[in-house]
Amino acid sequence: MKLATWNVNSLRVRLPQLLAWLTAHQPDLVCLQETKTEDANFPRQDIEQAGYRVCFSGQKTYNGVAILARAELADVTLGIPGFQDEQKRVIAATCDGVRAVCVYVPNGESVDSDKYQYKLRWLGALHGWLADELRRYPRLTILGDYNIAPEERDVHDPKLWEGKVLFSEPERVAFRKLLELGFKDGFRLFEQPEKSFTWWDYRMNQFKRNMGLRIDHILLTPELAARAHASAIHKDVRAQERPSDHAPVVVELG
DNA sequence: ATGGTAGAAACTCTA
Repeated sequence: MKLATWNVNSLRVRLPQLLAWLTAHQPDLVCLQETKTEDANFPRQDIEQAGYRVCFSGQKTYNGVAILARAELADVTLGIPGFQDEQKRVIAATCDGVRAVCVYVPNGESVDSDKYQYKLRWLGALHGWLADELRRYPRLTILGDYNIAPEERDVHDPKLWEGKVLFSEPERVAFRKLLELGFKDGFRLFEQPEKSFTWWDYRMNQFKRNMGLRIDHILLTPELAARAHASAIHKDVRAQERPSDHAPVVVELG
């Protein structure tokens, strides 16, 4: 079972790239973030014609998440239960015995911003919810754009990024606390090239210079981690014409 | 210290 996550930064713009990528790699389950699409405008037909079921939770202009899967999607839930949030950032579904949670963690803007406080509160709510979900689902995976680079090796220039949003200590602590619930970082289960990143700012040729961060992750419960046999970042997708600023991340389970 | 780019929407906000 091939699992993937990709922040598409507008599903409308990226739809041709998404369809080509689905055809090329045949993932079984794909989580999308920043669809920036109201549900009424979601390109359901194009995706179903490509052989995927779909569930989604979107809004105009900002945010928006979706799950695509070759098999049936059951027990779809939206948002973090008990956490009031206008922003469409979470959708979860069960597929082939695997519970998948698609997350688009708030960016936070900067550490002195109200949005950063919202990000930390949001991560606290996610932690509380996942602690419960773990009791219900031994085969649980959390895929998405976490907007957090967990370690120094996940940042092209850790000195430059020290204390900055996406790499500040409170966010990294919040990420570690998710791992401490019992999750494994799917990408790091296997040997990987140095300077592996999933996001590069559009500005200043940062992709060409590989000035990126690894902020998109696939977390796995131990039972799923034991089934994993490969992981990769599809960096070539970020090199295409008119790309998203994120590359897809893939984990393959047996 | 600033601004660089992209997307959506609408002359600005978010990332």
